[in-house]
Parts: sequence; structure tokens; C-alpha cells
Amino acid sequence: MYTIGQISEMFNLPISTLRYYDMEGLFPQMQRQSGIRKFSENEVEALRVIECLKASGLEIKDIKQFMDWAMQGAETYEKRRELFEARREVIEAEIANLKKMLDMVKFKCWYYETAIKDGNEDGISAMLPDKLPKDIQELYDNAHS
Amino acid sequence: MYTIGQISEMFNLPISTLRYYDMEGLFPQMQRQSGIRKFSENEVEALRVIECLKASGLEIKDIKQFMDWAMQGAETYEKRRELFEARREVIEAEIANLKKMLDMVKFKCWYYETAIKDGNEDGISAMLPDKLPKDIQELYDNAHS
DNA sequence: ACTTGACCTAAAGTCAGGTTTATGTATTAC
DNA sequence: GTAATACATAAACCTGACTTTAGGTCAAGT
Repeated sequence: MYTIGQISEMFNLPISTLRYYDMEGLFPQMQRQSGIRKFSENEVEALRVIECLKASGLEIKDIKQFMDWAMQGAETYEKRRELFEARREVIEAEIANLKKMLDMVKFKCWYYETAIKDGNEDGISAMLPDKLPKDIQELYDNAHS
Repeated sequence: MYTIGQISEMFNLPISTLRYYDMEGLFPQMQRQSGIRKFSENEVEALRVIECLKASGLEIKDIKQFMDWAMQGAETYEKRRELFEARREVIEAEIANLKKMLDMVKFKCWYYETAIKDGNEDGISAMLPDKLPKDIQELYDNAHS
């Protein structure tokens, strides 16, 4: 069992955020001891799920919906499975997009390194759009596709 | 040269968002023809950079800062290089985090598939935390590390 | 001529996701 | 006994990133 302060340190989240999540109903199982929140393994796991659903772009109210389903037991297994299947696709798409963004960023790193070396962007401009060094060309093409 | 409507379709962004970006100073080079915005290749590339910096978590005002640097020419190459190096680290960290979240989501997909098959969560509970099927155990361990 | 559609601005409005403030309680440290 | 620390609540406040509204210009089609 943990206090809100301990959980705040464990997850590196402000106490105010944890209380806000609680108010929004994200810890439907949480117990209290004379008014004080008691976070158990149950809530720790809930927080891991919250972070994961948040990372997938889900809104707080939809995370609450999931918590509500979890309280309803076996009859909502299918809904919960569908939710995670959908989040899986969203996260996979997001990773793919970030990889593309990363290639753009890597290209720009090379771009400015080269501009610093040359003192100007003229040499680079002359190589655009398809006469870049092979590995850089790949980054550029991927970032501009 | 493109109109705001064409750019809106190209990037799948609302016209209002493009005008908002312009108001925030993200297209410092943009020309106008009797009041009407003319997006050139320059602005198209700016927008690609905007999307990439946004994806890396940069705020609009910091993207404007970058655009201001770009207007100042060669003297800000180093600042711009440092910015992209920093964004690179942020994006790499974000991809790593999303991969972890993805493992949690995959674990949960298996969890509910199994719960649906079994009609309850008892069998799964009995396998936790370290007697899961090998491939699932890997997902679980990664998601809980 | 007049309607339609695409553009324009300035200003107000919206929304999610917290954070801060003001006030109070309960336990521990000296 | 009193000061510090950690907890509590309700309600107000804040921020970033848009979006909507209200009003206007301008060119093309019928």
C-alpha cells in the first residue's frame, strides 16, 4: 500500500495530477483510510494502463469508460479487447509516423552540419532534390514521401 | 504556387489552422497577391518542418523561434543544428516509450483474448507475474520494467 | 445583376488537461 | 504546546492550440 506522495515519486507525476485522475474516476477501486487515499497494486497497475492509454492518444473520459467496463466484469471482456486492438493500431501508426519525422530531423542535422562546414547552403541546394549522398538521400526521400 | 485551400487538402489541415500558423509567424516568407496568401515550395517545406517539430513536442512559439533563426541566415546555423539534435533525442525517446506502451497493449490484447476463451481471468491471474507463455512473458516484463 | 465559392480579418469562444489557491485535519519532531 | 509535514477538498484559474463568428472583398458563372 502506498500514499499519494509515494505514487507521485514512483510515476514522477504531480500529486495534483493523481488527485485529478481520481476525481475523474480513473481509480474506481481505490480505498481510503480516514479520508486518506491508499494506492494498492491494483491502482499501480491502473496507472500503468492509464499511461499507456494516454500515450496512445486516448482522452481521460475514454479511459474512465474503460475503468467502468473493468468494474462490470466478464460481460465487457470483448469491449475491452476491442479497445486495446484499436489502441494497438493507433500506436503502431504513431511509431511509423515518428520514424518518418525522425528521418526528417536526421536530414536536417546533416543539413546544418554541412552548412556550418561550408559556411552557406549553396552546396546543399545544388544537390537537391536527388543528388544527395546515398544515406542522406534515403532520409530525405523518406521524409518527403 | 498554391492557395490556402490547396495546401489544406495537401496536408489535410483545416484552413483555419493554416491561417493560425501564419498569424503566429510560422511562414515569415509568405507572399500575397492582393491580400491572398500564396504558398510556394518554401512554405510547403516549412509546413513539413512544422509537422515534424510539432510531432517532436515543440510548441508553436518555439517553432516560430526557429523560423526567426532561419530568417537571420548563416549566423544561426549552429542554433538550428542544436535544435534538431535535441529534437532527435526527444523523438528517439518517444519512439522507445511508445514501443514499451505497445508491448503493454499487446499484452492486454492477449489478456482479454484469453479471458474471453476462459470466461474469466482466473487462469491468467494464476500465471502472473512470471509463469506466462514465453512470448507473452516478454511483453509483460517489458511493459512492467 | 446577382449568386456562389474561395478568399480575407479581428475578436471571441472552446476544450482538454491539468494546476493553483484557500482552507482545514492529522501525525510526528522537538 | 507548537511547528513542520503530509494529507484532504472545492473551486477558481491557466495554457496551448485551435475554431468559430461576424463581417467583408473579389472573380467567375448564369
